[in-house]
Amino acid sequence: MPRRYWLMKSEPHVYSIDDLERDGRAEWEGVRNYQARNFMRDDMKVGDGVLFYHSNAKPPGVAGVARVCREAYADHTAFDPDSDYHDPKSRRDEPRWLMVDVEFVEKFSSLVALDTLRATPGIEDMMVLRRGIRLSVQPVTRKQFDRVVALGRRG
DNA sequence: GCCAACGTTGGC
DNA sequence: GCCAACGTTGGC
Repeated sequence: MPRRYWLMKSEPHVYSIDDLERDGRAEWEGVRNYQARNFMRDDMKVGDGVLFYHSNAKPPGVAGVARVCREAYADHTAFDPDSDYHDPKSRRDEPRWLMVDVEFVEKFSSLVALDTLRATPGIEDMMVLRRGIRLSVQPVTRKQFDRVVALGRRG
């Protein structure tokens, strides 16, 4: 089974590639969308490659690479009434939301901006380029992954 | 800060 | 199980 590739969004003012570099690894907390959760639950494996995308940023774009280092388990922030991600419908005996852990791999020498992604031939099918798709966890192909990494290192 | 496009919720 | 209302996402 070949490893898979993903794009995961984070708002850099909440958690950035620099934070991940400092921490080494992180819990990917706060995913509250069923489709995104299902990707994590059903398809994400240790070793999968992750494009770390900065959303709600100026400019938005892929900032670096991470790797899945723990497969899906209960997102405990859902149980915490003080958390922004609290969801009373998720119970410890029946967790509704899951997270994975990711580890830092590299920060790009230059951010691959959304505009650059749009202008790059061969990756037109990336979900992040499709209008109206807001999924915070998206599959990408190996070709898309490799091309974005090449752009990021080129900087 | 705006707002279009979505996803979820809840009344019926 | 429909669908209007509401909340969220995320680029701009």
